[in-house]
Formats: sequence, C-alpha cells, structure tokens
Amino acid sequence: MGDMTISHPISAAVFLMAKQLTEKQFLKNYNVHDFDVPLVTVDMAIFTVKEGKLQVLVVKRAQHPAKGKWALPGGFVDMTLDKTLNDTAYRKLKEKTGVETSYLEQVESFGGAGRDPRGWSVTVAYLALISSDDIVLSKDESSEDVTWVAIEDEGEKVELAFDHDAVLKACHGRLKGKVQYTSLPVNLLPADFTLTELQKTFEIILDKSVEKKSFRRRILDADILEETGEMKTGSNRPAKLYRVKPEGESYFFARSLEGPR
Amino acid sequence: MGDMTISHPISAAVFLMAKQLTEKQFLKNYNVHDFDVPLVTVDMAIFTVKEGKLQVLVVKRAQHPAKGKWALPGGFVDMTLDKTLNDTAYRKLKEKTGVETSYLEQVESFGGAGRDPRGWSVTVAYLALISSDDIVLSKDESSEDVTWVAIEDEGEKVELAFDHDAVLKACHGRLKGKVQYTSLPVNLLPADFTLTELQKTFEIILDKSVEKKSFRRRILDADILEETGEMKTGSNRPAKLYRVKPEGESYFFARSLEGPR
DNA sequence: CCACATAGTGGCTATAAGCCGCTATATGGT
DNA sequence: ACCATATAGCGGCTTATAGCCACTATGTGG
Repeated sequence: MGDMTISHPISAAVFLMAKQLTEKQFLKNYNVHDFDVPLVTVDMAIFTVKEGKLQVLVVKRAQHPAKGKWALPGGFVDMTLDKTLNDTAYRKLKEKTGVETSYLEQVESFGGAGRDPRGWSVTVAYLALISSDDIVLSKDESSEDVTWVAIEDEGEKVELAFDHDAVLKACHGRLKGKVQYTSLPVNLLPADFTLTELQKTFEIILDKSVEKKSFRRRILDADILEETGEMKTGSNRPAKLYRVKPEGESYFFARSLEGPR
Repeated sequence: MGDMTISHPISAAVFLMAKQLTEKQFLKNYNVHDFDVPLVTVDMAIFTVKEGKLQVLVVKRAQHPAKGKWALPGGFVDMTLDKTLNDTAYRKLKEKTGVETSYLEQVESFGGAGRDPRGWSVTVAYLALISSDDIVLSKDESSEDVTWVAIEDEGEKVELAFDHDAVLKACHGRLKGKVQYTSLPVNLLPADFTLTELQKTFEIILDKSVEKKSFRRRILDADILEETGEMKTGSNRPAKLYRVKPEGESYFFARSLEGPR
C-alpha cells in the first residue's frame, strides 16, 4: 500500500467529487484507507473510594508505546465488537474490573498530532464510578500490572503516559463539579449504606467538610433514597440503611453545596 | 492494498506484540492503515438569536453521502491543518460564518457503526454561540446552501442527515442546561447590550419568562458586566449599555434560575 | 405638557443552606 | 445494673438568594 494512498483529505474529497455519482456508486468507491485518519481510542478514569480516599485505576502498559509506564485503562475501538463508543467503554470497564454495571459518563475527547507517538489520535475519555466492594482487578495482555492510586490534591503520585494527566484532570474536574449539585456519589458505595457513609463520600470527593443537617435534609428531601428496613450496627447507636431508588443515581439539585461561611 | 491489511485490530496488535522491540522499532513498523479505523469528523451546532428565536446554522450537503440533505456544518479532521480537535472546530466555524472568536465548547462525541454509511465513524460535537450581527454566511465546495433554522420546542422544522438530530439535541440540551446556572447567553449578543436584551436572550433559550428584578440582581451581583457609559435610546426611557468583563462570559451561579412558583 | 412605553427599584415572601446544640440509642467496661 | 462513650438524628434559628409585584424614573412623540 502507499502508492495509491491519497494522504491529503481535501485532495481525496475533490477526487471523489469530480464525477457525478449516485450515492450507491460513491459508497462503492469509498475506502477509508484512502485517507489519513486519526487513531481512535477510549480511555477511562475509573474512580472508587477506598481507605478514605478517592482512588483511580491505573494500568502498567505491557506494550509499546510507553511500555512500562502507568496509564489510564483504555484501548482502541474494536469495530467488530463495539457498536458504539459506549460499548467500547463498557468493554474496557469489564475487562479491568469485572464490573458489569455502574455509573459511566462520557467526559471529553482529546485529539491532536502530538499526544501519541503513533500519530494523530483521538481519545474519548469516560468517567466510571464503582463501589470498591466486590471488584477483582485483572491484568490482560495489554497491561502487566493494575492498581488503585489515590488522587492527592491537584495531581497524583504516579506520572501517567501520553496526555493522561490531562485526561485524568478533566475527569476528576467533571466529578468534583457534578458532586456539587448532583447525587453521583451514591454510585461509589455498595448497594446499602448509611447517610453518614454517603456524607463521608461527598466530603472525600469535595475535599471539604459538609454540614450534617444540611446534607441530610438535602438528600432526604430529594426523595432519591429508600430505607432498606435494616440497620447498620456498631459500638454505638445503629444507623438506618438506605438504598438508591431507581433514577436516584443522578439527581440534580437546584442549588450547589455552598460550604462554610 | 487489501492483501496485507490486517483488518481485525486485535490480530494486528498480537502480531505487533509478538516480537521484542524497542519503542523506536515498534513505531517504525507501525502503520495506521494496518488497522480498520473509524472516520473522525467534527460537527457543530452554531447557535444565534435572531428575530426573537434561537436558531442554528445548517448546510445543504453538496456531496455524497446524504447529498442534498440538510446537516450540521462539520467535516473531517485535517491532519495537515489541525493540531487539535479544537483547531478543526475553529476552522469549520470560520469557514461557515467568517467569525474568528466566540464561545466554543466541546459537547459530546458520537461513535458507531451505523451513523454514517461510509462505515464506523466518530463525530466530536461542538457548540458555538455567536452574535447574529456582523456575520456573513458562506458556502463552499461541500455545501450548496447555508441557512439559519429556528429551533422549535423539542425539534426543528428540517430533518437532518446522519444522526445530526441527536447531535443537535445534545448540543441544545447542553445549552439549555447551562443557561440555568451560567452567564453563557452573553455570547449571543453584540459587544454592547442592555440588561433587558440580555434577559430576553435568556428567556428565548429557556423558553420561559424570567422575573425582571431577580434577573437584574443576579447578573449585577455577579459582577460580570461593566457599564459602557453609553445609553441605548428609543421611544422611551433610555437603558444603560453594558459589556462583558473579561472572564464574565462563563460565570457559574451557585443557584439555578427557578422559575415561577 | 401629557400619554406612553420601557428602565430601574423598594420591600416583602419563600425556599433551602449553614449553624449549633440537644436528644436518642446502641455498645461495652466496671 | 449502670454509666461513659460514641455516633445517629433532629429542632429551631440565621442567612443568602430567588420570586413577586407595585411603584417610581425618564425618555419620545403627539
């Protein structure tokens, strides 16, 4: 290949346009490989709360490029397996964590000439939230190691390959932003939880304390939780256990959490 | 081409992985055309307010596929012209409207096997806001006609090609959502405007009336505008003219507009 | 000089967040 | 059996900001 490749998209377009064709004829002659096209990948920031900290999943790359470096999990769109971009994201999530369902949201796409040494590339970044319970991390042929890394204030310990620092920053920013005015953190907890556990989760993500009464009023008035009927006991007063009502996992509040005066 | 093409990405990856290579050797052997890759385009919903209505720019396609149908302006990433996806978006905006700067925001990417008859494709959707003043719409070789279409409640008059109805819906949804709690509509007005004009713009996008006093308090307290010193006169009491302060074009309010009780 | 139209404000109510201390209810040590 | 401790959960006030709506201000044009 190569000789027949028209590498400039505009020349190719003009070439195809020159003749008067029906759409059927046009498509018959159309070949994606006549153009230089960007690579397309999906990369994910999979967040969980573990040991009192917000953590993100990273994998050590087993292959070139950036072999041996840590990166966000992700990979090429597989046109034979994936019908949509969301399919790719779900597939990657499943491959790394074994988790089937959880909160998944597309965040932003990053594209450019310099972000991957293989050439002009586009990555579609996704954000996933999962409960740290019942997860088995699994390596595969593309990663030689998988681990959780705590997100420290504005940055994390490990350096990430490609432009994944920027991708992670965008995902983390989206998460922090939405936690101000949505119920998203319910997706980071197991199915049943107490209001105090939920409040702690909010506080960990926002990295600031939340007033107890305000928090409980807000959540309860939103009517997005239901009591399980069970209590969580400890060495103190037991707490009611709640679970999320259908649709409750992404309720939008009219006002943001404001924080101390 | 064809014989040497490994069309299944995973087989190709395994093929490349088999040998022990340095990153430099790996990249030397790496050829994008060994893989089936999606097409990548950028499509834009360019909004303006004209004749008291929110309108979006559409172009009539001069080429296959979907020749003769209306579509959102957009096109392929040009790897020779564009360093990033934003460059592509700015280029498209400039081509159609002649506008250099205005509000531009990436909204969402749509990818799938069925959305374009040429094959698996990804489009990165952008939202642009421009003032209807000083714009000259211009056709080019890819569009035989360009026009503004009013967005009616939940949908618009013309049918759009590909999945552009969904793309437009996403952009419109993003706009409506953000107008609840940001100052975005300032980007739809000329440089100088009155508070009443700004309020009307909010009302048109939200498709509901906004209370005058609340609106003025909210905007003025946010301290995102400055008086020009000029007045806009008419056949009634003149109104102060304002312009947006630097950074004021995307201020986030802590509370949403709530609407009538 | 007055009718009109639109600009801009005063002052109240309503909603939801922050504050902070009080009460409730379990465990577990003595 | 009782009490110290710890955390759950609530009462009731303050504060900030949106909605309401009538009132005043200031221009044009007949």
